[in-house]
Amino acid sequence: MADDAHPTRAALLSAGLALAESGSLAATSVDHVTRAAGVSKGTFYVHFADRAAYLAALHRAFYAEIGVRIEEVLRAHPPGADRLRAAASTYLDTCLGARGVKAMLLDIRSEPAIADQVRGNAAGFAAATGADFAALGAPRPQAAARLFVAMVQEVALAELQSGGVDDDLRAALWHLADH
Amino acid sequence: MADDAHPTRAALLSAGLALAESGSLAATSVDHVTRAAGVSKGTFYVHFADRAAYLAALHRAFYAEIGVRIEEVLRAHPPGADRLRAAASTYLDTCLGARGVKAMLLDIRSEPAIADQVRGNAAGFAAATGADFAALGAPRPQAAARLFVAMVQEVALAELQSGGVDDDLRAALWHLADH
DNA sequence: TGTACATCAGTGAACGCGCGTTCACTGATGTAC
DNA sequence: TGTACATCAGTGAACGCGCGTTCACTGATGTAC
Repeated sequence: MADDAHPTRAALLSAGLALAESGSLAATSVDHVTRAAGVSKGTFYVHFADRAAYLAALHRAFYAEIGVRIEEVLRAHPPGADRLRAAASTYLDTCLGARGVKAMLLDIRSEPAIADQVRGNAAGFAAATGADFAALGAPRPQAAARLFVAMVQEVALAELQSGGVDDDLRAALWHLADH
Repeated sequence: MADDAHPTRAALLSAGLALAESGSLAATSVDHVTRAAGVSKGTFYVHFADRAAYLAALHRAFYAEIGVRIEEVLRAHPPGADRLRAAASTYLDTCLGARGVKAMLLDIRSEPAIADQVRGNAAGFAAATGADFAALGAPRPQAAARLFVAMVQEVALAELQSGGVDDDLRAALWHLADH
């Protein structure tokens, strides 16, 4: 990341995640973000072409950390039930400590400007876990993986609301996925 | 419904669903809706206290038909795999013929004003199908039902995009749900 | 039957507001000679 | 070492726009006497 080279850019993204954390994506207006970051409005457009580009960068920043961790898990295990569970747990645990989860999982999906990026991200997760469902002998591994990703995101949202690990939901998730 | 008693109110809701169909919820501004319904802006506030109340009514109108059909299915079968499948199929088939599916499934979830209503609706579906997972012997029927609803909504969105029944996804859905 | 009044859906101009975006400008830092 | 110029992040006032909402008003319909 070029955060060290562009601390102001990093500050704008960080302020956006903080604002999204307490409120919806609508709270991350250019006004609010720049005020929270302590810079003038014009500075925003020094670092981002427009608001859509900023939201895209926010989304990328959110998944950068999560993506790296999951790739580590994927490399560390052979495809199968254990890897599926480890990857999903990593995702959920990271979400519990992340800022702006609800905005990234829910609100940003209805932003037309970056809908493709969001869809592509989810499709990437599904592609990665397709191998696990294939190893489990699922007849349609790719379709199962897509539904699995939807379930994991639902658990992430539920845990965001309750504020902690939801053992019931996670157990139901493993039970549904793991025939 | 009081549509016959208040044709203008019905026209406003119908225009809103039509606008949501081609575009997002943002397209259902008071301006756009009233223009599409062929009434003046002031008329909007004769029938709805504010935009939030209108969105709530839109959401209720969308699920009114679907709810009745699903209740019929639930009454017609005993809890179990068959009923689960029949109810979900009814939901998905109705979505395929409905207007504004994406807005009702996706966009409206990030409207703070009616978040409770949306959550309550999904919780209602989950409660109804909890009995089916119990009959199937799932150890945590309520949690499984919640995840199942999330999967069904994911299939509805996928079918909206492709424009027709997605046999792969539906088959994967039955396979995941039906141990 | 005719007159007076009440009701109420509908009108449309006007409002204040916050939004995303622009732009002429500042000032610090780096480079050339 | 000193001077001139280029670069570029940052500034903040100003813009036009579309939004949700208000309100004094219209006109048709129903009711009372």
